[in-house]
Amino acid sequence: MKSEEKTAYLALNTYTKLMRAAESVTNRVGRFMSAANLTISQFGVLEALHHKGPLCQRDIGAKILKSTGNITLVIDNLEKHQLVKRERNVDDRRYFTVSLTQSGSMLIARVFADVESAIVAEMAILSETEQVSLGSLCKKLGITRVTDQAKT
Amino acid sequence: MKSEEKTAYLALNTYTKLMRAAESVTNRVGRFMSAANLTISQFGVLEALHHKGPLCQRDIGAKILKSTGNITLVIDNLEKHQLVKRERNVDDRRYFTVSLTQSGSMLIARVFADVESAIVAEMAILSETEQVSLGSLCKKLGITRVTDQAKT
DNA sequence: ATCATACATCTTAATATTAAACTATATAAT
DNA sequence: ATTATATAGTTTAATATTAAGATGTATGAT
Repeated sequence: MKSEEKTAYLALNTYTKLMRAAESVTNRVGRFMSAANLTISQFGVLEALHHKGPLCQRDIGAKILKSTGNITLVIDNLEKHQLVKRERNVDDRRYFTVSLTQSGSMLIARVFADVESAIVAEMAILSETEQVSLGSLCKKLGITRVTDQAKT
Repeated sequence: MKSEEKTAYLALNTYTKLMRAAESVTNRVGRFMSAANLTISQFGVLEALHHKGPLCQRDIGAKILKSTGNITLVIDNLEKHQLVKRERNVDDRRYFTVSLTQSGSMLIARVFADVESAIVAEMAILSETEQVSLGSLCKKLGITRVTDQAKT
């Protein structure tokens, strides 16, 4: 095998394993969200509000890396289930301030705890040293590259 | 900080980096699919047919880890664009054999080459040793666990 | 004050995704 | 042969996702 072929083979192989790991872990952790009838995005929104307090939709979108159109819909659905509420900002009427309702707050506290233990359980397959090593390798791949589209 | 807290902190941190790396790489590589007007799933189907030859829908679903209902739709859309064709199996009429059309075949050959170089470019951020290390750590997380649902 | 520009959100159209129910076909047990 | 069961694929309903365009609001330049 030529040297470029070996390079390509290793790269594809590593890529596949990375994707499978992410997918696999997401699936297992995601069950605790499904069990509470939450989608991953809904969980993401609730978790952002849980940890940062009330936010406008744009900030929520920036946090969970989704488009504003999508956030509108996800918040619509959370609002239907009375887990969050929208309040028009008085100073700047373009904004909505989105915040957790009491039942939303109680739900995310419980589900977040479950998800957190699921993540800890997943990672327990790796030693501390291995986790640190995985984290630093992933960090190199995760950084924003020149080729990335500008995010406002 | 107590020991369990440190464990949880490390686990959550590693999890986040893993997810961001996967998402980040997927986004950048995915641009070459978008450029050819293919979604990730459509690319997955075409790639499976490209490398394995004609397959029935169930096997395609197993390969790209999607539900049969989803495959029906993705193949519908690929068929509309005349990139694949369905043929009812004569021996067992429950099956369709899905295969690439000539234009589908030409398209996937070109796009796969682009995607492959994009992946190689992504991974070039890591040394060979680092890629091997990342691969083996990811492999541990990617394996099917007892908690996984049975996949027929 | 008026106008241009920027910004937050919403809407629409197209595609994806799953779960669950359903149809058609095949096979195994009796 | 009849019946039960398994399997491949489709359909439906609900949610997600983006891109692109529309609406309403704010702000800076003149």
